[in-house]
Amino acid sequence: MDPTARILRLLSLLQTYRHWSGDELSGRLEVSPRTLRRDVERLRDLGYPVETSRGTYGGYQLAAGTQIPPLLLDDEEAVAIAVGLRTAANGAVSGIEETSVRALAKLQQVLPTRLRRRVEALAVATETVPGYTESVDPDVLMTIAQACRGSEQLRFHYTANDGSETSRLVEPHRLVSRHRRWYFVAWDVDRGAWRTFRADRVARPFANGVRVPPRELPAEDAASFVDTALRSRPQPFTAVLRLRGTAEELRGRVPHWMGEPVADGTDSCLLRTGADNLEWLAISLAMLDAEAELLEGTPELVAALTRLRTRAERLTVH
Amino acid sequence: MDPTARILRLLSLLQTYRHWSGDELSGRLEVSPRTLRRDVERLRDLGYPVETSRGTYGGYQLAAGTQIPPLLLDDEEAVAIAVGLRTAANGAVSGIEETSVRALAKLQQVLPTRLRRRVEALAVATETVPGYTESVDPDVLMTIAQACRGSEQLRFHYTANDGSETSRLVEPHRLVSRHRRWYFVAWDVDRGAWRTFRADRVARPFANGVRVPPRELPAEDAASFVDTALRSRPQPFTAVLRLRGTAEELRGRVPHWMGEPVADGTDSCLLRTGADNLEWLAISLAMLDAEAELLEGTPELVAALTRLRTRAERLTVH
DNA sequence: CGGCTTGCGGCCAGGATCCGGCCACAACGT
DNA sequence: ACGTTGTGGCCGGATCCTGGCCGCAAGCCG
Repeated sequence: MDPTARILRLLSLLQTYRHWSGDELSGRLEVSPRTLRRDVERLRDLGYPVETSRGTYGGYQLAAGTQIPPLLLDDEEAVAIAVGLRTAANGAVSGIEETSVRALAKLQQVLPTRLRRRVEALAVATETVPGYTESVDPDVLMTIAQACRGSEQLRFHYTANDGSETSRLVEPHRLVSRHRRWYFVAWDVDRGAWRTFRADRVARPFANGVRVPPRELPAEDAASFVDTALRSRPQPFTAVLRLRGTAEELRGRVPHWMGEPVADGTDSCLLRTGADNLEWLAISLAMLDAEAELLEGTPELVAALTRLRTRAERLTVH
Repeated sequence: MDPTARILRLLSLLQTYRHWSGDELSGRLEVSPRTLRRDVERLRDLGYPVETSRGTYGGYQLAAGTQIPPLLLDDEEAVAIAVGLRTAANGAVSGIEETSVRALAKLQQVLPTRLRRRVEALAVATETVPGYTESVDPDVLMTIAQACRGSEQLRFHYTANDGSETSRLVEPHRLVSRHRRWYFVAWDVDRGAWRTFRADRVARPFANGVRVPPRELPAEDAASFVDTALRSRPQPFTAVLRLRGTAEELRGRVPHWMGEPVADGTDSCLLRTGADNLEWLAISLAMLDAEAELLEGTPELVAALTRLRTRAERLTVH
C-alpha cells in the first residue's frame, strides 16, 4: 500500500487523542511493527512530535509541536468547524472575522455537497440574539471570498442605499470586515472604476469562471480603501450614560465590547458606547447591572427603549 | 525529497483556492512536471479530486469531493477555528456542542502553545450576550474531554449545589451537553460509584497521566444516564404566552429556538417556551415583535421582567 | 533484584517505487 | 491553423521501502 496514504491514516489515528500500542497501530495499518516505527520516525521528521512510552501499556500519542499537522476530520467534525466559523465570521467573535472567512473558504472549497446541506440545516437553527438579526448569508460571503482568491469575475444583484437594485459585473479584490459588517472592494467592469460594496446587500452572486489577472488597488490596502469610503457615511447609533459606582465596582458588570466606564466624580462613571443596531443597543442598556442615567441618545434610541419598556409592561400586567 | 512531505505541500498549495499552473507547482515543489502529474494522480487516487484545465492559462485546482482531504492550516486559521469551536461548544449554536468539543479536542491536542495563548486572548474578547454570561471555561472542558478520550484519571475541585467544595478523583467517561449546559459522567474513585458532574462547577481540573482501562457504564449510553440524573432536578424557567396574529404572520418574527407558535383561535397563537437563564428568557420575551400576553410564568420571571421594565423606564425618563 | 512487556534502531536483501526524460496526443484559446 | 498546456505510456537507473532479525533500553510488577 502507498506509504503516503498510510502516513495520513496513521496521523488520523493518532489525532483521536488516544493511547495506541504499537501492535494496534501496525495491525490497523497492515504493516509490520518495524515499518510502523519507521513511519513514526517519518512523522517526527515532518515536524509532528509523536510521544512514546515504553514498558507495559506503552504506546504512541500525538503531542503539540511547533507546527500544526494536517487535520484529518470526519464528517461531523468538519460540519462543526464550518458552523463555528460561520458564526465567527458573522461577528460573533470580534477580531477574527477575516481569518474565519479565509479558513471557511479553505474548508468550503473541499467540503462534499452532502455536508454542505448539513451545515446549512444547522446554520438555520443558529440561535440568534433576540432583535439582532442583520447578518450576511455565509454562502454569499463564501462566493465572494472564493472569487477574490481565485481572481474570478463575479456577477450579482446589488441593492443600493436608496433601495434601487442593479446587476453588477465586477472583479473582486478583497473582503474587509468593519463594525460588524462585511464590505468588499472590487473593480466594477461596467463602470470601469473601483467600488466598495456591502456584502449583506448582495443577492445571487455567481462566479462565472472567467479568470482575470489581478489589478492593482489605488490605495495602501483594501482595509484603508474601505475606511476611506466609509468615512463619508453616517455614524451608527451611540449613547452616553452616567453609571452609579466606581470604575472598580463596574468592571466586570459592563460587557467588554461596550467600552470602559470612565470615572466622573467620586461615585459615578461615564460610559460612552455605541452599536450599529438600534434594538441591540437598547437591550444592552436595559440589561446593564447598574443604576444608569441616559445623558445623550438619539430620539430613535429613546423610542427603542420605550418600545422595550412597553412590552415588558404589557407582559407583567395581567 | 520525501514524497509524503511533497504531497502534503502540494495539498496545502491547492487548498488556497487559487489557480495554479503546472509550471508554478512543479517549480515550488522542485520536481519535474512529470512527477507533478504523478503526484496529482496520487491525490486523485486518495480520493481528493483535483480539477484541471488545459490550453492557455490552464492549470490545477482542488474541488469538493466525497471525503474531506487533510486540512493544512496556517497559524491564524487554526486560531480562528479554535475560537469558533469554543463559542459553538458553549452553546452559541445549538445541536453541535458535542461535536464541536470533539473537534476542538482534536485541534487542541496538536495546537502549539504559542497559538494557545492567542486563542485565549481572543476568547476573552468574545462578545457575550448581555445578561447571559454563565458558561464553562473551554480549557476546563478540553481537559475533561481529553481525559475521557485518553481514559486518564482526573483530579479536580467541585462545588456542589449547596456551595460546599470538595476535591475529587474520577475516571471520566463521557461529556454530554444538555439544555445549554455541560455535564460529564465519571466513575468516582474515592466513592466507588458513578456520578454526574456539571462542567461549569469544576475548578482546576488536572489529568494526572494515570491511564486506566475503560469501565462499563450501567446505562444504555452516557446521555441517558445524565438524563436520568437530571430528571430529579428542578426544571429550567418556562413561560406560556398568547400572541396576537396568525401562525403564518408570526413565523419569522418568533426566533427559531423559542419554539413554534400554535394557533389558538382565529387571530392568536399560544407559544410555550423556556430557557435556563432567567434574564435571557426575560429579554427574549420583551423583544418579541408581537402583541403578547403572559399566561404562565414563575414569580422570578415576572420579577426579571419588572427589573427590565424599571431599567428601561429610568433610562427614558430624565 | 529479575522477569516481562514494549519500544528502538542498526543491518541486510530482495523487490517495489520513484524520478526524469522523451514522446505522441488531446483540449483549449486566439 | 497554431501555440500553449495538461495527459499518460514507456524506459532505465537510482533510490526507497519492507519485513525479518537482532541486541538493547526503558518501564512495570512481583
